[in-house]
Amino acid sequence: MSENPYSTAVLAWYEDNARDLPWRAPDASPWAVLVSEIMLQQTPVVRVLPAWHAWLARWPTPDALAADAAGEAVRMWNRLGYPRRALNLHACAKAIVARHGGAVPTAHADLLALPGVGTYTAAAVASFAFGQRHAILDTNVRRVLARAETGIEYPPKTPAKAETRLAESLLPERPDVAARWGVAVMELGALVCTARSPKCADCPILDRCAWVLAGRPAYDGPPRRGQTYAGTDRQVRGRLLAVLRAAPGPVAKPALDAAWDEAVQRERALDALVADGLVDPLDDGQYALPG
DNA sequence: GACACGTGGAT
DNA sequence: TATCCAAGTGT
Repeated sequence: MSENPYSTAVLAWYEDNARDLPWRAPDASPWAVLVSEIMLQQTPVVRVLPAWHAWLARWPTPDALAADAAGEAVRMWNRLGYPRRALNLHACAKAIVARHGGAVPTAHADLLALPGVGTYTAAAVASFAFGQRHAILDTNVRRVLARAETGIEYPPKTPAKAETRLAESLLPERPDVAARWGVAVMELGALVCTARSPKCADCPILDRCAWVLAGRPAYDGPPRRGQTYAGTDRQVRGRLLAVLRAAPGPVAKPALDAAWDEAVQRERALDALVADGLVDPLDDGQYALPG
């Protein structure tokens, strides 16, 4: 069963410490898993939980969502962030109905072809929903491998080929074990091997961690620049979309103008929202969430 | 490959 | 208060 130096310890740790997340329940549908993965992109679990429950209560299947307007998805998305994910999920539902008879596809390539589904999400759904053998390489796993294998505190900003090869080399042979391994390493990164203040005392592979064995050297790579948010187009887009979400129907231009003082930036943000399909300019000059 | 893309809790 | 960070993707 120990197919890589860590698997036995990590799998045993997961057995005892895994969070009881609803999308991990045995009866969670592939659609429920896909919805969770899209929502979890760059978004903490605690904020996804209520949104996920509400979403699936309203749209328990791809057919249900595909039958509704895209704007309803954007409205339901509320303040989860990166609202184009709501559009992506709606487009996923449409594509799943059109191309796959309403069932979430099982093939990695078919998953990858869905809007908003990239390398990570396709692997995650194939693995977690369908028990297939795929390398899972999200921010948690990258951090665990950077520390345990490479001996550095943080992985490079953009994933390197070497990281993918490493993750694949550690993959257990049996698909069911590989799937379990993937979620277990992710959970280890989320709960123990955290970005700040890792709980090394609780780590099941502490005695094999290259970073710990090297004396936990401080990160010395290039500064990982954090993005300021106040005053950016992103903030303006958020303000504008919040006005649209709060309104029961189409909104007149002055209502949007009130959301941001600086006209040039406001118009640029609005144009971008329209270009992204998040806002629909009506013939009468009003604006609405997309039909 | 760098950058844009939301939001809010923790430190 | 400012910065960091959270199951990434598309361009």
